[in-house]
Amino acid sequence: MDDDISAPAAQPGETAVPALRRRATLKTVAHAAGVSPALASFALNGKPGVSPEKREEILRAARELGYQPDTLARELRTGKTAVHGLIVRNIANPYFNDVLAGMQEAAFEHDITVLAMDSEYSEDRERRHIRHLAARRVNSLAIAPVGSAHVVQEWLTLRPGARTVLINSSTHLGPGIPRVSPDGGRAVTMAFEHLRALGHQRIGFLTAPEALRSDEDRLTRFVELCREARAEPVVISAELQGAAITTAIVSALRSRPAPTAIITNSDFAAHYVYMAAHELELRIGDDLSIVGHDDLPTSQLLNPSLTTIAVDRRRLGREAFRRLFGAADGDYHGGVSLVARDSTRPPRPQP
Amino acid sequence: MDDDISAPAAQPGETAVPALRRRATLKTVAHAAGVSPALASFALNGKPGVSPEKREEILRAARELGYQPDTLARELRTGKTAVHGLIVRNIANPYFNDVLAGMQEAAFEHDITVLAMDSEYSEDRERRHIRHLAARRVNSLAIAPVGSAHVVQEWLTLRPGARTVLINSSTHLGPGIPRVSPDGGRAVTMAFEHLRALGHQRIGFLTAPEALRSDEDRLTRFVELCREARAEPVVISAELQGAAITTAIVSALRSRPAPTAIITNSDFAAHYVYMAAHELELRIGDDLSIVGHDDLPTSQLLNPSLTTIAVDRRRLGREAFRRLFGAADGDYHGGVSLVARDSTRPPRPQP
DNA sequence: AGCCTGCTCTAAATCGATTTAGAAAGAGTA
DNA sequence: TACTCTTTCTAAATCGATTTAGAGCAGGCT
Repeated sequence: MDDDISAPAAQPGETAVPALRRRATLKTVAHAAGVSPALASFALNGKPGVSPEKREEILRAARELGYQPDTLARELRTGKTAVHGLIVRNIANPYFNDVLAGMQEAAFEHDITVLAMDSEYSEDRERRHIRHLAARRVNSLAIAPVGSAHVVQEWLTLRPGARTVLINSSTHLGPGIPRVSPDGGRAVTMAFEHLRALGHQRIGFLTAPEALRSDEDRLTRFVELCREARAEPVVISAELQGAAITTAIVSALRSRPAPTAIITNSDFAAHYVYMAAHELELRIGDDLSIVGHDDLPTSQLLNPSLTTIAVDRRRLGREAFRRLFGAADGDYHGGVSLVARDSTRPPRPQP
Repeated sequence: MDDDISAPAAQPGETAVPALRRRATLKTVAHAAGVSPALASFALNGKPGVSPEKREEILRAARELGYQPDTLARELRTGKTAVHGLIVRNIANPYFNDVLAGMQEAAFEHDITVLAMDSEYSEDRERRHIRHLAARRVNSLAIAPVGSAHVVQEWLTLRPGARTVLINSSTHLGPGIPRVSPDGGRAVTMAFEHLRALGHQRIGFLTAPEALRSDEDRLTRFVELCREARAEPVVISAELQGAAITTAIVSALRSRPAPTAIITNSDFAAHYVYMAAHELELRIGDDLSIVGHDDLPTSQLLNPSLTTIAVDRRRLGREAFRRLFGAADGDYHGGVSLVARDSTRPPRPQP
């Protein structure tokens, strides 16, 4: 099996190719500059103890040979990786997309690679991703864990001392593990008060089933708000994927008395509520009010436009990065604001 | 040099900490099984030439110690990486999101990690990503290149022999570099014929400016179709990001005679046309017809719902993977189909 | 002279795996 | 007995970097 990529090894039938030299290594550079690899390493890493002439010479050689250090070898030796992991629950959700983009943006400035992975709401996949990262000696991980973050515990065992950040999770794992998320309590409160001000009495809250739930805090706050307002909390639990979610919403909307408004934890999930409403021929706004969360770009284009809680998602990504990088610590709770649009209106007078 | 690894070696000043053992290495395993590291390697990799007893012994030791091979070391030694790179033009576009998801899904089955990166329509970032990947010895890359894929040439030089796949690019780089994309010619034709059947005469086509354009083939086909239909092609070029795109669309819609319909290359871009139309107080459907491309989940929820070309994006991701993995070769042109909705209607009779 | 200090520089070890070359032991054959 | 094969195993080299320990030398000081 010939897979030595760097070897010139002109294939018999091949046309004359410009001799593709082997990739330059530190040894090559050192040799070209007439010094030892050790000195070359010092010079290239800006370490002291190298005479100006030699330093000059070495840098020149490196430039001429197009030397690029081998990341693998460096990481193996130093034990430090220039890679940050990011595991999200659903990469198809534009929310996480923007978080990734923000993180990538910040990482780029520091020449760090972000390894993005999708657990698709499965702890199993989460576990495999974590093992993968550990085997790669990644020692910084931002994760939006499924449920109550069991798998993160495994990660902490696998790579003790690794920097870890929880994204959009209500699980608290200790002071060393900061959490980055929008201010969930505020978000629920704003949504709730907005709906109450419009006159809604019976309000639903859409969330994941308990095992997969990662927004316990919001749910708690919601129930609390309902109690204060002497309203009955309608909790709709559904796997936030595929057909399950539509079915659950449809059945909640069919129950009597039906909620006149629903609060969701993402615009993405709100889309499903739209679909369910279409299915039942309910008019959104008039028959059923909906509040989303995230303010995705498409939300204002929906029919009707979606009332939602705006969040700076890229900022979340950047903040996650800063904590992994060691440029910040402690929790970060991003500010939120309500964007009132046409999906929320006063409820129709009940007969 | 103390290399008796199994010894807990309680440091003198250390408090009684639950002995955090070093991660098991091959050497540890070999030592525990009473064999050389070489034999342990053979056994663990299922190579022949190991007696059944020793093999059993080694596997048991590995299991008990929770041995996980170090990916970095393995990759350094063998020169083969279990990583596939993916560079997209805009990871915020749900389109690429799904491509990534599809690729990740397929990769997962083969225990391969996908390194996803976002070039944000910048060749500069593209170049940096490519160098990063090369430094990591990644030898499989799927890329949705910016413009005419100049940077991919550098990649091919940096890692000659690497498997490379172009995603959604009209550039042809040779037989060894397969392309994976929806059938662009068919897509444009379907959109065009749909609009013509409705009675549209003056049709616009939204595309990136020449330097960033990666859908030359579709544009060509569009111009061809116009010529055949004796209609004037209205080409709207704009950077497909931020404010630039809205401005360009607004000015195109203000020109006289204005196009009565616009074909876009993505639903994502169609969103911007919606915004521009709102700005000009044009009613989509009645005053301006729009055909998107991709059929994102939100497209049917827009106001009005978006007529678009449906594409199986996850499939594209899987096909890209298969080519990187060596399970398939040659170009793949995904099937497309028109989904007629409310954003396309007959043009209003011109006064 | 003798000794210490500081500056450059190099040899060699190291990270953790794979792989090559060959050693050791036993079986079969002439 | 001597020789050739097999089979099973190990020592050592290797991938490409970083890092430690220390060599060599010039200059300053007693």
